[in-house]
Amino acid sequence: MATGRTHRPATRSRGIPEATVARLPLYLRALTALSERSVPTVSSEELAAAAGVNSAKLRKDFSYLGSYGTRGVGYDVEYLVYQISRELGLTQDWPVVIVGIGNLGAALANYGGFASRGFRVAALIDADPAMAGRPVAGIPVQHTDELEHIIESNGVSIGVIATPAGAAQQVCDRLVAAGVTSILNFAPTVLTVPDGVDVRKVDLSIELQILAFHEQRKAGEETGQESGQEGGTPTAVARAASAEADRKGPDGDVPAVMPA
Amino acid sequence: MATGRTHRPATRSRGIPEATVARLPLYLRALTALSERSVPTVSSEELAAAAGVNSAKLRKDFSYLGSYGTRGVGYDVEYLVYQISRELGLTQDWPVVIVGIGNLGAALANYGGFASRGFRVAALIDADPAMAGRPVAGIPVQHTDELEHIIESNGVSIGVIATPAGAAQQVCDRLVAAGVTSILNFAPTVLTVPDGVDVRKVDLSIELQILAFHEQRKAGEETGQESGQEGGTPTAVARAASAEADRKGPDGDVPAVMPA
DNA sequence: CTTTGTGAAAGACTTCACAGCC
DNA sequence: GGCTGTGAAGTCTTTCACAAAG
Repeated sequence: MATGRTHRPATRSRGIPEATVARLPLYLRALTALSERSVPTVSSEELAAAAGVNSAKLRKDFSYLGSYGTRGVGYDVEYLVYQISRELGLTQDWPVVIVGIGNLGAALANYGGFASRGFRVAALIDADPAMAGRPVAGIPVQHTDELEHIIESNGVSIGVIATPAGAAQQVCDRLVAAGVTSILNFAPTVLTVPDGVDVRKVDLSIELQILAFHEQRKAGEETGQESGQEGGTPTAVARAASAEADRKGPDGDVPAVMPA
Repeated sequence: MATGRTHRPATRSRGIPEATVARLPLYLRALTALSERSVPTVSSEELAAAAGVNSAKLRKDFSYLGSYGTRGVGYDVEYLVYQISRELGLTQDWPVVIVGIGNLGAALANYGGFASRGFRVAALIDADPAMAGRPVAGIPVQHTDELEHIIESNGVSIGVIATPAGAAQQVCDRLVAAGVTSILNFAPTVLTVPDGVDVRKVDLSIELQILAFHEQRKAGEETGQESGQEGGTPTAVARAASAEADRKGPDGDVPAVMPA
């Protein structure tokens, strides 16, 4: 989905399905909670419930990692935590840079879950000279001019983009040129990257629209109305269609959360 | 994925695949940009490129909505904007409440894309009495005690949870009890909701872990090493495993962005 | 008797490739 | 000639259901 292409032609087997990879962090979180409560083992049924998936799926997922369970008993919590952590690459340190320290960037910098699990905020970068030097979450913000230098001297391979949409592609290009190969994009834009670079996006607006779709569907079902061709409300649509234009300032973008 | 269940047993046809629904907002964004530039028509090829998908997929997606294109020509931009907006339910106003006005909640409240496209921030809610009355993004924060009242009097059906993980389920329960049927969850927890309620989650930590997985894989490939059973670094893992425990304060949760 | 691990079946999504219409 | 719309093929994902292991 967000993964440009997994890798070259065909790597030797051991291919864990993308859908499974996306669930491993979920299992890991549930397992960590169990570990804290010193629970020694879990059944696929219990763990699945804690992670919000069904047990067959969980067992199939784990089968791609190997046979780490014991029939009739379940899985050893500590051991599974270890195996999943290793599989996800969390046994090493990942220095991360956050570019765009607006409301959202600051929120991300303060995010506790960031620091845990091997992710370390190596630097905060912003284009606003007024921000430079000011500490956010205890880390001094650095100017965009330093970007390449920071990436290279810290060996950063993961970058988080929290800039306005208008600046995202440009920032992305610089990150990639400097050596970043994985990007988490919060700006509402499609980023173009060369092969070999992974991009994942988080887009509030898209999530809300998906919810609205289902919400509308529920409402229609309730009153028994088929959402066929009822003519709609053109006026309302016209408003929606021009909404984007409205928030666009003279030079293309108005800051805000992701924006700004 | 995040959708508990789409609906009852089987609604009368017209079922747009979930994967397609998830891409409609993407197309809509690209189309809106074209509309602003007064581009009258687009081919599936051009629009697909702008949305970052391939053209066959886009055509198939549009085919679920109906036949809105013209062979040999392409799609009428304005008309498509209208049709997609209507399909997504963006022709009506969706009052939204944001619960948990920490760093992240404030960032969301300030998000411009929120206000556009029919979403309107009806209220900001926080459990901290000190926050009450203070305006964020021009909207005064209200205390959690008001939650039910706010939901009911504003007819809110979409709620955004940006509280610490520890408070999320409780807030969720109250939102649902008060009538909310769609939830966007930023807290790193699995929410349990009754049938008929949709939950979508946005989880920074999970996205980073997925990136780390691919990043690790790239590194291994590069040096030609098979990531088989190299023993790993148990020490590092032990650290990662207990990370969650470390950030947990005396009373269960420390504020920050999502966590807090 | 319990619970895993997994072939096989079912289902969802994507891509191909081309007939059909402009 | 150009481009959409779509069956059919291909791929990925989930679910079933049960043999095998403890």
